[in-house]
Amino acid sequence: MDTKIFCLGILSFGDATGYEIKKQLEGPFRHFYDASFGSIYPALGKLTDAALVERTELAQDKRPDKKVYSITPAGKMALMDELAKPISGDKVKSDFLATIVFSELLSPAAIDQMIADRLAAYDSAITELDCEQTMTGPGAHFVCGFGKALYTAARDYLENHRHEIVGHSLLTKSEKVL
Amino acid sequence: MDTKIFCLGILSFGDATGYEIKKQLEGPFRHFYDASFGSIYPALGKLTDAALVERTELAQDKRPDKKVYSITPAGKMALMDELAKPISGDKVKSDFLATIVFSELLSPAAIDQMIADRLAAYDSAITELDCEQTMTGPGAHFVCGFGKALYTAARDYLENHRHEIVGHSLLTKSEKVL
DNA sequence: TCAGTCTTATATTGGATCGACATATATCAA
DNA sequence: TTGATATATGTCGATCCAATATAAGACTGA
Repeated sequence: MDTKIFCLGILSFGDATGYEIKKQLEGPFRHFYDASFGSIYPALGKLTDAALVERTELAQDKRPDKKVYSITPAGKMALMDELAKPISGDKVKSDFLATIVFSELLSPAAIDQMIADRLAAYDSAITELDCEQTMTGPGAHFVCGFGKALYTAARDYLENHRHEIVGHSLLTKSEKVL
Repeated sequence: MDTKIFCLGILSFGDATGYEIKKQLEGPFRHFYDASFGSIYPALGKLTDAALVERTELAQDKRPDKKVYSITPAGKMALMDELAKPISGDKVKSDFLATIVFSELLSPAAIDQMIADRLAAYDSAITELDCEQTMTGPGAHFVCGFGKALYTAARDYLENHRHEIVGHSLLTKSEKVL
């Protein structure tokens, strides 16, 4: 799903500006989807060119002008077509797990710090995703619970298996590796 | 962690060609990290220019020529410096969860199919990650177990909460939404 | 009060990256 | 014999991220 389709999806819930679409992605959703201004604004431009959304310029008092986008009937059809297609697998890029694979090159203290940081990050993510009540729509509700379950499982696994990655540092065995 | 650092990490385990680095990313690791030829080959070129790796051309019988890369002492230092830096959070892009958020626009049959596909994908991922024995190094061992725990939690949550997302289709309430 | 930061809002740019394709040869199966 | 798979390197267009630019009001603490 590229940024164009994602924007169409957000606009299917109601009109929004590019800025507001980006705001949505700073809440709990950012844990499973993200997009930057550098992809949102061009996407909205292309959608407008293709008549899948309509742009209404709105001059505001004491605020920069807004450009409010609304989905068109053609846009809703394009969105539904796209959603019905087979879904590609999740794309994950975890610097944490990659670092663990290479963790023999880290000092035991650095590994401990990394694990502590990660456990704290899981805790704050779990807290942030504890938001099923405030989310609008059954889909968003499900997604928050799903995220919470995953982060909880990750937290538990890391706590119970952290001993497997400490104590293997090559740096403890010889001071110089080079 | 960009592709250059990732390649340095793989090369810290031993010499490899670009093709072999890519091969590593088609096994269990692809679930948490990926890179294409379009980023691996340019990365190896830049690493060579920076003298962080060395290239040895190897003519082969009945096979295309190989370019075997080895990490240099400077490369190992650069890798260790990079690994010691604070780790950025995982980047996840889940078309599945995004589609669930927009699932009111899908037919109940399409939602059921999507869930069935996803459960099957989790099962095959869990099977593929059941490889702690064959993996070299404690880091890789940990990562496989971690992945298995996460996919198992995802599978369980989806099975136990799938009812929350079916039965909310707007298409069942009125045949035409447009 | 006044500098500094935050928020709203749009947009661009450079570099990184993906996915698809191109090229070449060899093997193996239908 | 036709097509698929494997080895091996590489390029190209489109996309995308992170950072930066611009601009103006609101808040905040010294």
